Amino acid sequence: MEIADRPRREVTLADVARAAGVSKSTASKALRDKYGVGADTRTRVREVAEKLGFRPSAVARQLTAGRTGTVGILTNDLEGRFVIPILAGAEDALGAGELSVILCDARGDAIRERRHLRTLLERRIDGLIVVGGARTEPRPSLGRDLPLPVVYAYAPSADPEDVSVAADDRLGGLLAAEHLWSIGRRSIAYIGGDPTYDASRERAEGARAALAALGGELITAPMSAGSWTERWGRLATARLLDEQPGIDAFIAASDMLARAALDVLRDRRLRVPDDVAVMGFDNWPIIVTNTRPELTSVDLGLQELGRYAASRIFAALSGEEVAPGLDLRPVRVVVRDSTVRNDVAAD
Amino acid sequence: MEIADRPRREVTLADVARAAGVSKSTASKALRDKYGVGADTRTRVREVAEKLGFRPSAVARQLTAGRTGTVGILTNDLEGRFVIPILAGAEDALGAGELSVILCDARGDAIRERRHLRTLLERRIDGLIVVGGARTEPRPSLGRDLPLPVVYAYAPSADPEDVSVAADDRLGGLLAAEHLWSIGRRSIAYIGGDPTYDASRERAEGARAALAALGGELITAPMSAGSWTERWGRLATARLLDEQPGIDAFIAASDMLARAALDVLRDRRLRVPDDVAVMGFDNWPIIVTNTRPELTSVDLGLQELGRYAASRIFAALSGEEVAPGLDLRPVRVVVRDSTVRNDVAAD
DNA sequence: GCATTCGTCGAAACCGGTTTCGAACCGTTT
DNA sequence: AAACGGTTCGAAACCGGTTTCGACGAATGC
Repeated sequence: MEIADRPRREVTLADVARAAGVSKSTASKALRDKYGVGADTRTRVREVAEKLGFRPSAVARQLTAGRTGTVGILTNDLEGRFVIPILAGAEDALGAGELSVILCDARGDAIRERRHLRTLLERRIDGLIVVGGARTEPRPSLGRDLPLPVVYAYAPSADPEDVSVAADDRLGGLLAAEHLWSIGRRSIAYIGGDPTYDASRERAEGARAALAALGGELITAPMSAGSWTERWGRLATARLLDEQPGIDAFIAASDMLARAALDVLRDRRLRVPDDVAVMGFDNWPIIVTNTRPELTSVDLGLQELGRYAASRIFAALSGEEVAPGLDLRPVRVVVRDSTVRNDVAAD
Repeated sequence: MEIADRPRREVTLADVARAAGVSKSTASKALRDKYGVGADTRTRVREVAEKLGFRPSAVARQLTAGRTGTVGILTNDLEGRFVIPILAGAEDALGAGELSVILCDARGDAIRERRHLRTLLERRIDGLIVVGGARTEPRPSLGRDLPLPVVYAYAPSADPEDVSVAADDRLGGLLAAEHLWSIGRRSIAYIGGDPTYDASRERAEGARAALAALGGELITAPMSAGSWTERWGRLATARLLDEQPGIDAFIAASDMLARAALDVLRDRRLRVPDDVAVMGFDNWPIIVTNTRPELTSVDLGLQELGRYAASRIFAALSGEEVAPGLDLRPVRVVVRDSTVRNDVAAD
């Protein structure tokens, strides 16, 4: 029962060495461009390796190198909405192809998370990025005595001794409020998400602080209720419009909530951005480019976050002291038609 | 410059053996529950291993085993919308923890794809799942002479000699039409996506066939234009409503298109589902549970697809003949309020 | 001409496990 | 007492690379 007409065995370094008439050690040096091999033998070995289709086994190399060139990503992000950009960023941190990422989705199950963690450790990954986000933040620490560098990304660890990197939500709220103020809005309301999330509170805090500095005030609904669903977004928008007359701008804690606000405004025949400006958080392409009008949003820089997280890991591996605690990364406002009209055609 | 107070070196099998006063071979057998070790030595070795925190190196094991317990997933799915459920399914195929997945996102770049492929082969992954979808389908083959089992998932390979698994789009269209027919709709229109996608055409074909069998006919817009954006969805819906009076149901080729249809219907003060029923494709949680009303949709069974793809790989690895070609997997309709009213509260 | 240096190369050890095979030891049978 | 079967264990080879170190020949210096 063999797999038909496939080479029974991979080509090994010993095969190359034999075919080239040199020893394993010489072949190894020749291929890795090490000092100490003659130019002619080097080219000969190279040619033979090419002809034989030699693909060096990373597994064997890892055994001596001590490094695997692999980082693990442990997540509960079922949607993959946060984790994929972070993964892309981590790949970029080292040149592509230098680093592989093992992605483990614990799906909110603690047992599965432990099992994944064990497997990752046995595979001798060089570092671990923990991407929180699906549940309440911050996420519980995996513990301090792990034998590798661990970085918590997106949602910080509950343990301040851990290394965490996250988007600066407060700055996001601040920039959002400043943007709306700069286009002349003076009656700005905030639509929060699930109030147990730090992100929702921080974004409000940032906006509030920015407006206070400018001489304004942030209009908020009571924060006791709230969730990340559009249903809640519609409810909150309607309530704010009813109770606070004269609102001319909304900051929503997510793009989906902003979309809900747009829907309610449309139902009420209020024009966006003329009567009311709307902006969201996440800059999630699938949402922001599909709404009417397209949605101004705070981009959390997730790819940059992934790149930064990976760079923290490499720093720790090369012996640098990586300061524990939460490292907040900048965000930016992406302006679209829902705050500043710029389009030619509307539908 | 060492990382402070972390064990300089992982505990190795030799350490355990020495501490337990046995040889490496005995320790290995004791830990792996192999026949040929005394009961007392076995428990002693186990206890020592536990005390020392021994974690066997998967890298070393892979070297002799020839298997890595790793599959690669190569994708262009920037959103992670398809690939995450498929990844979860693949993990399920073998018990969790038995299998690790290296996820590589080529981001639509052919060079990056080649580089990722090379890295994956060097890492001696046991099999490869190629998840297409972001671009035009089917996707080009990676070639026939790869030294491992390859399965194309979601978007099939262009080469019929490759093994492909995909959701049965035609069946989806068929089931959708039957569902709408069963609730009394007789004037059913189809909103297609990008017409260069097989998926969009197949779904229409299935619906057309089902209606033909029932004595009906599928109303379609000219298929020359079209895309997966909501803008297109709104345009197509409006055009169909204008040109074809009496439409009482829409099948949209994606949930986002369906959402666009819902928006247009709401603008026109048409009630859903009373006046017009709407359903989509993908059963994408973030959409279907957030629309007004919640959206009936065809679930493509992506997780099952991932599980199936992985099982094909294991079958090939264990020597079974895996038939090449396209293997279509069943889909199912998930009924919500946009076709059959079931809710208590509306907003 | 001999000692020294340099560049090239190969034997062998090593990484951390698994597996094979033979030695040692036990108790039982004849 | 010798032969025998069965169990327990360890030495050594092995997987596929990398690295160290010593051997060797050629070129250089005196």
